[in-house]
Amino acid sequence: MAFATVLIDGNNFYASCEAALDPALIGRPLVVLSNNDGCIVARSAEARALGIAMGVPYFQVRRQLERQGVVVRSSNYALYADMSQRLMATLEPWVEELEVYSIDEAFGRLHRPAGAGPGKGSRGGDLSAWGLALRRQVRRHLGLPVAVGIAGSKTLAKVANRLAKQNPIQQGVFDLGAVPDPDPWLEQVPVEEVWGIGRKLSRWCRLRGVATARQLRDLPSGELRARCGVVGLRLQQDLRGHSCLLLQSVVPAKQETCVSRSFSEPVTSLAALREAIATYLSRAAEKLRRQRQRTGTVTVFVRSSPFNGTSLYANAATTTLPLASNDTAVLLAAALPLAERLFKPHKPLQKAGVLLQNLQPVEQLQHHLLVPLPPEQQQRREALMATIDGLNRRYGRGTVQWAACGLRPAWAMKRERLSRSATTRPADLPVVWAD
DNA sequence: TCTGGGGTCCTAGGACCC
DNA sequence: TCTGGGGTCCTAGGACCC
Repeated sequence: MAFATVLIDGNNFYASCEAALDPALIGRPLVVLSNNDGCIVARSAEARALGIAMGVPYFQVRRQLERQGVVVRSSNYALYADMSQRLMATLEPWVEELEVYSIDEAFGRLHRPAGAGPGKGSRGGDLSAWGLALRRQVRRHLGLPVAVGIAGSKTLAKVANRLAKQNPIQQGVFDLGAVPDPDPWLEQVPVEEVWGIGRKLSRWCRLRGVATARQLRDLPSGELRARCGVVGLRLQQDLRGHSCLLLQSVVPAKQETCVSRSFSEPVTSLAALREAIATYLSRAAEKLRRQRQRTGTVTVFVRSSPFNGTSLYANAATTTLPLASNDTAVLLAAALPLAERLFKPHKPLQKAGVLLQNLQPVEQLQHHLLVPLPPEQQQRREALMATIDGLNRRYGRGTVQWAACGLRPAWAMKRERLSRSATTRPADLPVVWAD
């Protein structure tokens, strides 16, 4: 029984989400910025055609974008996360198993029908028509363009997805498992675009004379093993069509949870740093409770700007809790002294964060000598947290918050070009018609 | 003036144990 | 002068992903 692996992802996802909720943007050059309106993290096809690069700092190209009439948006994660959920729900019935891999992409597994016949034709039934139908449905339901790559393994499905986007003739769908000979296609894919080959490894590949996905596939395994260990071997096997990276349709429990942000302006006082850490920590604790986990250690880290020429100050401090917890008050009591330890009066900070590690499921019994709270009180604490989370979910983040987080702090994230939360806030619902 | 955030996995090396 | 071998656990750091 033959299976195919498919990779479906949103084209220019953030930019496409913006356009889906604001049709006036369709066909216009559009870019989306990272937090604090820092860098360009998504571009519409039209913006890409203007030669606007990915990842450039906004302030460097701002004038140019104005001249070119490019629409600029701050990231609206509430919108993208909601559109992502709708996308995944739409994909679900189309495959036998679905792995949600990131906010804008998912792997799927499905049956590959038998090929048209024996002989040197295709190696299996062509799934392109299936891909085109899926693509139409997503477009109709969500107004989002997606690309569909189909092959015999995850790494090859990634390659196929690239080829689908790269060659307009494919109309956004490519089945690498149905072509008579994949080699000329793999030859088209530069080695740095192979999934798992990053900056360091692609430099090594190039020096070795390996320039394409096909050459990487055919490199002697021993060499790859020596340079990249088992990770490289698995990647190569996958590229050869021997599926090594399995589909993970069950979401594994998180091993760590982190909340960190750059400040909109340098933080130079301990009071401001404490507010920031309290804010990040209460978000992290909220995540923990949603994941039904507790944390065993709390780490706070800070860093000055790496860009202003002065020497970098970067530091971190960690506390191990006597008893794992997800109670914001308990975690605040652990984290705030760490912030104090890290603060240096003459080191303006550009970024800080909270990292929670040694996570355990709340169901897990805790073996401990110290019982900090009687069970009855413990239950009241848990009920309090659940109430706070419920209020913030229902009425919006920050409806109820700890005083330690501060009110309208100066360091808070800058998002000057935010679109409406058109799918998650009643007040922001788009109006389709009006009298 | 202005430069993102949140993860995972693997490996090497040190501490420690018998 | 000369000082084993094998195992586990933990951590830091590097590489990658979107």
